[in-house]
Amino acid sequence: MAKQKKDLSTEEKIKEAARKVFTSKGFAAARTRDIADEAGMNLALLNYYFRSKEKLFEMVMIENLLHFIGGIQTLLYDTTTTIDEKIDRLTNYYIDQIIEHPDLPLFILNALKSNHKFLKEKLNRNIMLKSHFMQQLQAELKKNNKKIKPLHFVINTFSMIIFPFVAKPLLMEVALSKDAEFIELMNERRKLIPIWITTILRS
Amino acid sequence: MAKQKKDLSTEEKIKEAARKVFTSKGFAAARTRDIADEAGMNLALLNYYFRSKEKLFEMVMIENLLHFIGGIQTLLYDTTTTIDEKIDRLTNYYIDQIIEHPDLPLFILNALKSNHKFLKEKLNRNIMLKSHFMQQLQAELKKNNKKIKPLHFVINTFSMIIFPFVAKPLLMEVALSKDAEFIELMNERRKLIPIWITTILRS
DNA sequence: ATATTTTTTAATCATTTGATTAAATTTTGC
DNA sequence: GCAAAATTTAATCAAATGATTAAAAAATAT
Repeated sequence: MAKQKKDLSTEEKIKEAARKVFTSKGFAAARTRDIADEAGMNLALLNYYFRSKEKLFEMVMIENLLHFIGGIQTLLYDTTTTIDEKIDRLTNYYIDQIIEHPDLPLFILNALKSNHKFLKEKLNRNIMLKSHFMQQLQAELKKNNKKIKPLHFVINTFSMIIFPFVAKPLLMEVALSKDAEFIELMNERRKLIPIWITTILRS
Repeated sequence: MAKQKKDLSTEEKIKEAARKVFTSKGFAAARTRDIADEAGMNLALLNYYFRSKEKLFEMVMIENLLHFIGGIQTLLYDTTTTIDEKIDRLTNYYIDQIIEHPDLPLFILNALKSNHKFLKEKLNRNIMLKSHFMQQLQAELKKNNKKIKPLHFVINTFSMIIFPFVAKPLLMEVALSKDAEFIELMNERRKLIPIWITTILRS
């Protein structure tokens, strides 16, 4: 049985090609032939290794999603960091990640919207609500006598980090001209977002 | 020449059906037959009134985009309102709009990303940069001795308004359970977002 | 070495899908 | 009313696309 080395070559090549094509074009616009070409191999191989376009997408989707939420878990459950440190690390971590994988956020938002069943199982509602970060938020709000749901601040943080990336094509049309300007803007936000979040949390 | 009444019935029905199908499924996933069915008419009619799927999409896209940015123009160029009033109106206006057309933001973000040529022409970079709102932001930042680009605050405002909507499927999985909860959350944000924005602008 | 299993390819299917055509029906101008 | 123009329909096309098949090639075990 030649079962060991394929994991490292052909199957892996297909997965990489599929990730690239699906993530940049989405499920419907992606052609299985695009993926085969991208992987530099025969179309039939895709159906040999994965059973169908759907299965292939499912695999890419799950890996993308786990990659995306995987980063949060470690950060938000760290009981040794202050709330300010968590916001700071979260901001820098995600700006790093999305600069490296710029298509990921829109891909995930689209996939979640189109409701591919298997996704729901991968998402655990406790991951957010039961996190140490959420407890710290709650405590901080109580201390400051604020009657605002802590969830708002989680939303605000992710909004300010992620939205500029998904709205990048719009920003490039109405306000920026070069790619470097956008990166510069996001690098400014690394420092600004933590300040803004902690300010509205306490003021 | 029977050219007048079609504007009010058949063509309009096709446009409405196309808007509905394209906006909810995107270009690639939408079938021209879906649109014909949705409009309750023969497929050939679509190609009689519009020349192709692309042309039909182009039309929907332009109307969606103009509708979306149309609202800004009036608000941001109003020289009779203060900066605080503008933020307040902008927030309420867009939360109203997106509650009414929940698929619009993701549709527009996707369309802009996939770079349908004709879109660029519709976007005027002055609309944002030369607006009265931008001037007021600039003045306010100068008054407070802040060296931050005013664009950051425009991004923050739109981020906090729009992002929760596009991330709604995720929110529903990890933090909320009923649709009403989401609406409640967004209604809370109507008051909160203006406070947050003005706070970080001045603190 | 050779038989067996695994991997890869080329050719082809069946379906879907955007588009067209030619004829039927309806509307309009006179 | 009727001829011309506009609208609508049914039938069909051609290309694209996801998937399969059968055979070839390569790898592996004994």
